[in-house]
This record gives sequence, structure tokens and C-alpha cells, in this order.
Amino acid sequence: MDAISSLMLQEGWRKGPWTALEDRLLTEYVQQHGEGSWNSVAKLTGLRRCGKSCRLRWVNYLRPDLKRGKITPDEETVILQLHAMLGNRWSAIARCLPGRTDNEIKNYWRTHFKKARPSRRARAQLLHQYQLQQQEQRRQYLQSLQFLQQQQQQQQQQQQQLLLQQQSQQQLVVKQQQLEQQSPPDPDDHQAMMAMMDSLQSTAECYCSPVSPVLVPEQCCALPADDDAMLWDSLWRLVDGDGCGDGSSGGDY
DNA sequence: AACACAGTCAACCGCCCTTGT
DNA sequence: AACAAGGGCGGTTGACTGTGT
Repeated sequence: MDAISSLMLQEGWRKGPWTALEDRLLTEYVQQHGEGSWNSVAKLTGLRRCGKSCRLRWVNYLRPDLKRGKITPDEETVILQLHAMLGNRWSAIARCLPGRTDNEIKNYWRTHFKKARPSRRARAQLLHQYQLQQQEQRRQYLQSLQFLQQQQQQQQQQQQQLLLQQQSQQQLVVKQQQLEQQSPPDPDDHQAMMAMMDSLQSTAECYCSPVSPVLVPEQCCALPADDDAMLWDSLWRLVDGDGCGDGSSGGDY
């Protein structure tokens, strides 16, 4: 107990909620003497309240110009804007809201806007949501794994096709080179003309063979971005541990 | 119905600034 | 200049009430 509290008790100062009689005495005092000189309230009225307590009671509760009732949406907007500019200077904010006290605004802010520790119930809900999310991520991971395996099989088949295609293209290049080195056949030379026709046909087959699209590695793994992130996230979780704790290891804030 | 918990708000506490002597 | 008293302010507490389990 500090020195002032001790002194207050020694002198018999009352604390706690104000009674109707005390309110009436204080109101009459202010009507007669005006606001201020709070320490003389006790002497002049017989109230057993310290000056600070009297001032607070008057300012926060008894003042006739106080606005009763809930904070309106407009007032809330003003509070938010001014708090963004001024911070926790409640009295300065209160001066811009006639009829509202700094105490009232302070309480309103703490109740509605200050980020508080989630309640036990809220924490239990969060934990439940987290566990459901874990299950869903595991399911999606397994799906993704199957998808990747299918893609790999397809890619192997496509690579074999590509290999065959490259071989025939090489053959074509060799033939073209050979043709360029040869002089054009004599149109009257039947055998030479037939050989040229064969060569042209095989060239055409090379160019017109159905070319399978070759998947580049990025395309092989072209999962939607979200799924991809989720897949890796799930993988890290699996690597880190089973990621399905009972929530007791996270501490209690 | 009883209990636990959360929200609200009046009141208090302690620090700091201003003013008077 | 130094000190004390008064007053203002922001942070905190605790009682009361409503609500969910």
C-alpha cells in the first residue's frame, strides 16, 4: 500500500462506488463553487472523498453536458481517425467529441479495437480449424503425389518418342546434304528420278510426322500455384514432424 | 439451474506537468 | 531555484452483467 492510500485510510477517505447522496453533495458543491479546488470539496461538503476522486466523479459521470448512450458509428469513425493521428491521447480525442469523456473513449477503444489474447473458447476453435486444415493438406498432398507419378510416366513415354523423332531428323539432314551434293537428276533418267521421289517422300514423312508436345520440367509440375505451395508446405510439415500435435506444446502465449 | 467465461465500465493508481510560494 | 500542492492523463483493476455450456 502506498503512502497516499495509507494516508487516505488514516484520514477515513471513502473508496469504491459513489452513493446517490455523495453525488448530490458533489453536484451541489459544483453548482455553488464551480469546477476546481477539488481538495476543498471534503471540507465544505463533509464528503469523505479525496479531491481526485471528486474530480473524476464529476468529469466522468455527473457533468450535465455528458452524452449518454452508446458510441455512434460517426463517433467511432472520429475515434479511429484521431487515434491513428494522436495515439493514446484520450483526453485530446475526447475534446473532439462533445459529451464524451476520455475514460469512456479509452474503454471503448480497449473493448472494440485493441487486439486481445483470444479466449479459451476461441483458442479451442482455432486449434480445431488447424487440425482440419492439416487433414485437408495431407489429402491434397497424396493427390498431388499421384498426379506427379502419372506425369512422370507420361514424360518417359514422350521422351522415347522424342528420341525416335530426333533420329529420323538426323537421317533427313544427312539425306538433304547428300542431295545438295548431287547434281539434279536428268529428267530423262528414269532410275534417278525414282530415287529422287523416294527421297522426297521420306523427307515429307519426317516433317509431317505427328510431333508430340514435349513437356518441359516446369510444365510437368504445373500444379496450380496454391496447390503447389500447399504441397510443399505439407512436405515440410511431414519432414518436420507429423504436424498434428495436441496443441499442448505451443505454450500459453 | 449452476457454473465459467467474456464484455463493459466506473473507479483507482501512479506518474507527470503546472502553478503558487 | 526549489519545493509542495493541485490537477490532468493514461494505464489498470475489479465489480457487475450477459451469455454460453
